[in-house]
Amino acid sequence: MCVLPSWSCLAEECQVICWLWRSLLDPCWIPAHGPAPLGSEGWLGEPPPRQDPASREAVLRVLDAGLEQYLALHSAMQCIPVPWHRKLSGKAGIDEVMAAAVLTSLSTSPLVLGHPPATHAPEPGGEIWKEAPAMSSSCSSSSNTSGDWSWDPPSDRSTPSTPSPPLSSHVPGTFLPTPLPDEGPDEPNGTHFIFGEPIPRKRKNSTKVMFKCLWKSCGKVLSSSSGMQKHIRTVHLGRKADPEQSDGEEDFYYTELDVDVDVLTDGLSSLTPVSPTSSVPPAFPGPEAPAPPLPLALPIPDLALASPCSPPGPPGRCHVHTDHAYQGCRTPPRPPVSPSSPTPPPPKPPAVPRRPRGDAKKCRKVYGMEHREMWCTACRWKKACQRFLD
DNA sequence: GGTGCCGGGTA
DNA sequence: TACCCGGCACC
Repeated sequence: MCVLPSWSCLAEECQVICWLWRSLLDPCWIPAHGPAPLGSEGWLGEPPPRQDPASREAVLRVLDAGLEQYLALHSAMQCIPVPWHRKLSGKAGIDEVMAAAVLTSLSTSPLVLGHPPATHAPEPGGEIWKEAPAMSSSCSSSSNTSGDWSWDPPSDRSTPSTPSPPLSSHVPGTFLPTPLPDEGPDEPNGTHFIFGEPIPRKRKNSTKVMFKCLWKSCGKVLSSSSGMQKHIRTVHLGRKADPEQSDGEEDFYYTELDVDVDVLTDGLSSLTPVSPTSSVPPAFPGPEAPAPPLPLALPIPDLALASPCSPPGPPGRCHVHTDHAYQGCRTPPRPPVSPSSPTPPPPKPPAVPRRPRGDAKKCRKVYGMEHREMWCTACRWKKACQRFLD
């Protein structure tokens, strides 16, 4: 409950906005009741004090207006992954000062915060935001305790800073996302807007290519092909993460998704925030949205021991159970890639060599056409004989 | 030409 | 998914 991702917008003004938007998005955050439910969950340090109850609509209006001003004044300033203290130590431009003033006035709005601005408006010393640098060293940091919005099990969180788009293209309420952990430094453009603006404001080129694991009961969605390959390699194939040890097989087990970020964010914004204790991220309302929330972490305890041919796995793997499993090692399924996909199509799977004809007599030869009912199913279907294997 | 079976269609 | 078949490669 009441948890939003720790947006990593590191400009102090943005942090204020984050607070404000958080209060909008968090059903518990503009309470007429009790203390802040999130006071200790690590959101940029101390939470702002409670304020008088205000309607969401009113707050929304104020915020929207304020953000418009903010963006107008502050278009040159970007939400860059500069640590908070560095940001403060630098010379703030006039835009920043004005933006800060706007935000300050915003934050002091009786509708928004019933608290003196000094409490959470930026301060030169950054004392209020002492904890900010911990997460500000990287916009990609998931150091929040307010819920892991990434799609991976906790792994290497030392993802380097990710350049951010300019604020001018940065829609209010859309904060720097938490990049997917699998996204390595080789993917500097991996920007994923996991949370969107509450106000409908369309963006251009909002399609984001994601990569979805096709492994049975996995469905993991990552933003980078390399990350997905690593995922498949390590988790499903039980191999080492070293890409040099890859034979390209993992290419078969993921597909690309064109995710409309607007749809995505709109969908997410309507979600109830997840509990900080929940390790399950919210469902990813991509093009395959009707599907239930994807299990993003495989429940297989010892994947390293899993044989590549062991279930669960995608169909087509080397696993012949019955007489009907005549297809043996077929080429794994590969859903069609959208022609609009900006990424080049993955390499074609190697052509399956036609199996050499064995010397063994098959059902047709053994039983003859007149006893076709005695053939194995595969032979009857003109498939590779399963009774008389070579 | 007979055989095996891949790829694709249909219900 | 089960079933069927066109068509191709191999013998």
